[in-house]
Amino acid sequence: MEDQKRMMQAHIDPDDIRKHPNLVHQQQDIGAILQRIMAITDESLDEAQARKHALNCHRMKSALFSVLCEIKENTALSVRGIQEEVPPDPQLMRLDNMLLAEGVAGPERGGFFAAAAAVAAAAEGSTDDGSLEHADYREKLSQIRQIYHAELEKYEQACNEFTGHVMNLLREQSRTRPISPKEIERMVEIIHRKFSAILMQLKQSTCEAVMILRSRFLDARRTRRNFSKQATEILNEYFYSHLANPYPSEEAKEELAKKCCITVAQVANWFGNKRIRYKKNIAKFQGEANLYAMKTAVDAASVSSQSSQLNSPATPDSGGYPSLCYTPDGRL
DNA sequence: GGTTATGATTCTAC
DNA sequence: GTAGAATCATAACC
Repeated sequence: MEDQKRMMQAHIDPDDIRKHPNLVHQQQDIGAILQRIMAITDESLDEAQARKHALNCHRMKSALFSVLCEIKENTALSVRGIQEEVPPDPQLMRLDNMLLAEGVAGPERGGFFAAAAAVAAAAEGSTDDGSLEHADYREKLSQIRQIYHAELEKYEQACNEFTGHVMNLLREQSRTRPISPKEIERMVEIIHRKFSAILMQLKQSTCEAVMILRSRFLDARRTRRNFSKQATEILNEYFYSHLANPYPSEEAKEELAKKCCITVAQVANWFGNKRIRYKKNIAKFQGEANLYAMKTAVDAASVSSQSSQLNSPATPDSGGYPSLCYTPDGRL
């Protein structure tokens, strides 16, 4: 009767007992060991240590361990497992992408040189100064890259060291309490997650450093260069010859950009500024307007006269400008 | 060194 | 998305 009760408690199939008579005795042993474990907390430290030692040396220890490990697996760990399916952090992904694009993370080529090309583009129009800034930017970016990789190495080393330490500790502890390999694996995951927060901070501060560097070197306001005289003349000619509607089409902007050796965006900026400044102070620009209107008229006249009077006397070498007198505000 | 000119950016309205 | 307006930052000039 007592045996049956114990069997029920231990969920043992009676058929198994008939087949394996030793099983009943083994279950009795396990039951006794479990009871002793439960009683350990009520004992003094010395008594508990002695009992712990006795349990460690018990012949059933390994079997008991596997049972306890299985129980743990089926209860607490299985519950945790459901919650641990965490999707990749979008913030970390963004930082990774940025560091890759900037050439700080990943292979040195690609992003790094793309960024350098961006600097070169920003310094468009400038010569010596631009290349100097370009080199300076590359050097600074390279420094950031070096620091990032050094820190990353330190981080990985620290992470591996700590993980190894914890794993050893758990393995050591697994001699006295049931710790399954899966549990150790999960602990390693937890440690990696904690360390990834530090990694996130490293990536965040690296991104900030790159952004500051970029703003310092790529902010066009800091590296502003006036357009060449020729470029300004071309733009002004177009503006004043289309004064009724100074809004160049995309094609016209592209052509002007090509002629002036500037970007389409710069052409758009120039026209934006010109329109607003002209409108604000028409009187101030009147002279300029007359000058370019005259120039356009003379150019048109010279083209038509060249085509119709190829043998006519040569005009003075004044770049096609008429020798007319202007008032200070540009009027004839 | 102060002032003006100028190219670029940002914000707002459409 | 584009234009207008305000503003910033630097170049150029005196």
